[in-house]
Amino acid sequence: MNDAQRAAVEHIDGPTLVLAGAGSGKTRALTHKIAYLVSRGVKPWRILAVTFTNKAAREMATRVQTHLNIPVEGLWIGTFHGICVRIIRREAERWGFKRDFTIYDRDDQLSTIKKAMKEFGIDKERLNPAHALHTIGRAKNEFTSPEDLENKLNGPDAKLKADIYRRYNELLKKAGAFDFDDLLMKPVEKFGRHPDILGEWQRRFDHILVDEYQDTNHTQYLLMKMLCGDYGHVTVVGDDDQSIYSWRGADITNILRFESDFKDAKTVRLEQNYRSTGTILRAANSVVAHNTNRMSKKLWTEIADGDPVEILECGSERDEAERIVSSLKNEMKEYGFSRKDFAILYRTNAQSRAFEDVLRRRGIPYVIVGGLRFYERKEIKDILAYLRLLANPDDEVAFVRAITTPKRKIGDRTIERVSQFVRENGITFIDALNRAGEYASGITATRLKEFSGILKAAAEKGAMSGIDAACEEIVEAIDYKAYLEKEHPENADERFDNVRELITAMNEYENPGEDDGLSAFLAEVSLMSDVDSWEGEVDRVTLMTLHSAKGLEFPSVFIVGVEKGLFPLSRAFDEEGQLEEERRLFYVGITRAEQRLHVSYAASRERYGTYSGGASMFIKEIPGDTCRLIVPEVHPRVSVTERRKPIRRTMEFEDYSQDIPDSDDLSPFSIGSYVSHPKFGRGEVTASSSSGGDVFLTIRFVGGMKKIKSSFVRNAQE
DNA sequence: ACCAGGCTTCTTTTT
DNA sequence: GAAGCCTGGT
Repeated sequence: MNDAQRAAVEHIDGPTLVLAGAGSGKTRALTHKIAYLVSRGVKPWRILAVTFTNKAAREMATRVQTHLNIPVEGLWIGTFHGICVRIIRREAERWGFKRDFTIYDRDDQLSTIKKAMKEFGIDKERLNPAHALHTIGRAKNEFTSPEDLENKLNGPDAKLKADIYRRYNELLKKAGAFDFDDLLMKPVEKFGRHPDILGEWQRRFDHILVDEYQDTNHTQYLLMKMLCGDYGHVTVVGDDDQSIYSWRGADITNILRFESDFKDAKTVRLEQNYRSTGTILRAANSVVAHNTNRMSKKLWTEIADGDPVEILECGSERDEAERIVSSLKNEMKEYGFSRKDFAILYRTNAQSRAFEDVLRRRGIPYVIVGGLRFYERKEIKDILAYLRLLANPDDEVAFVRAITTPKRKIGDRTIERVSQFVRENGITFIDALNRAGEYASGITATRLKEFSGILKAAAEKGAMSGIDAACEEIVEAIDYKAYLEKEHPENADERFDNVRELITAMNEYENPGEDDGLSAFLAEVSLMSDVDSWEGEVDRVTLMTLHSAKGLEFPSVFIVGVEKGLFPLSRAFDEEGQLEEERRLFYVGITRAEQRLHVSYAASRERYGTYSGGASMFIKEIPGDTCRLIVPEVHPRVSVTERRKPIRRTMEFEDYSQDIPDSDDLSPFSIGSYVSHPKFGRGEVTASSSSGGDVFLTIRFVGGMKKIKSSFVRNAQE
């Protein structure tokens, strides 16, 4: 360890802020610190370590163990959400929650909010449910109650939104469900109301460590502060330049004001990078230097310069995929890289498609991380609905899904009647099904009882032979295989394989003991992210979003689709600060690369039925002396056949020709060219950007760097 | 209760 | 452009 790392590790008597640049060994420092604490006599179960993903948690636990060379029992390590689930389970009784609560994912949330809106008679023309959900989620991340939200918004819809928020919460409560944000918010709320219980937890932890602190939201911040109490034995590690989750409530001010928040905080900067070549690091530093809102920090490395960043101009999305796969294959030969050494990173999940096609056609094994998560697949959610209902018979969303999948001739009216019966009698959905005779007649009652029979049989199976047996029972009873073949003949087999995989996962699931197996399994599965199950050791090319790539590193990285409109996304220009966040995301991507970095863009890309493309403004922020532009011999633009294909109507034809972007229209002054200015003299263009229709150039004059409107300078010869 | 076909929404990123 | 949602017909 270097001096700075050592300082961060050994400061254990007060708050520590570790400002850790990309690749500066922060995970290493954190792991060492935990080990150090244990070696100094701190009991492992009195240490709480918060990581950003479950995978990181697992890795850290393993590394601490290897480091100490003894088993470390009882360490509290996990994501904020995971830790909160544990806390809620333990305090369920005293806080008035049921232990077998359900965790609602986005789909479940959406159907709940739609129900709430329907009750208020608001149609979705007036208020988009997704937007309402966003507002509520945001509020919960900022620890804002419906009442506070109403005051805060004070627009025409303030009352309406607050009402929906309130009702939405009631519906969750009735269903015995928490959404992701509740997992964080409820503990903070309850701790605030029960100082005695909070005291117990404060005394429980001697030291708290938080990784990726720049991406914590206000509610997480409050929780952390509460648990620290007055002792302030806390270590936070983060990098303001890598804050990329503001859209999900991450509050960068948490890290910016740590020093004023915690008295006598010791700040340690880790600025030596052990990951990337000098050139890549220089490119990264220059790019992020375009941001104004940041703490001062300058990364350096002892690693040699290495190869220039390759900037690849491509014709179309397809062309981009082809070229990149070719250059990837080429690099395997030339540098001796294997498949697992490569990552293809993109801004949006939809971009994976073209690469998938090409990789598959050329027979190169790959893995896509993200996009549709395993547990979000329809077939998995269908089966899980039954299990959720068993674990928590108040879960309305699960009830509706289970009873309608597969179709069993029970319609909306009947479902509404069951719900009403549940409400009126304060009973569970399962109880209501068993008493079907009291509100439904004849054939309908028989059908309802049939459904409840399936659940009962599964519950008995589960009690006897485990959750996987219960699951199997359900799949058989509803003849899910037949259902898949009928509904999805094109990929029924694949889907059924997923169901089998689910059963296997249940079979392998080891119940940590204190919890009921089924609800513990369901909770874990809900909090699982896609990187969690990504195995970097398998020899495959990895494809993922830039967001998912945070914290990872690869010998060779391709950042693709660095185009106008796509990265930065055009909507980043709408809101203050969003552009800088996109730039940080680019910075995160660049700093994933150890040896080779490639950045590519297409001159024209079909998106959303229309066309966009051309080099992103970010391309010009990569200094000329760190990169090499690779333009295809035959300028690709768009070939004739490609132009024809999407055209159906004459109208579109006319529009289309105008849509072809000029890939180098940002400025007549290219990076690296020389210009002269009447006052500052001759200088080299190092970057250009545009805002408000004007093009600004960053120019290196003899006297220093200046940012100047392009109309004030003229071309100069070298 | 279910289906077909038209219409709108969508792609930002995720625990 | 595709997927999902809604509507009106059966």
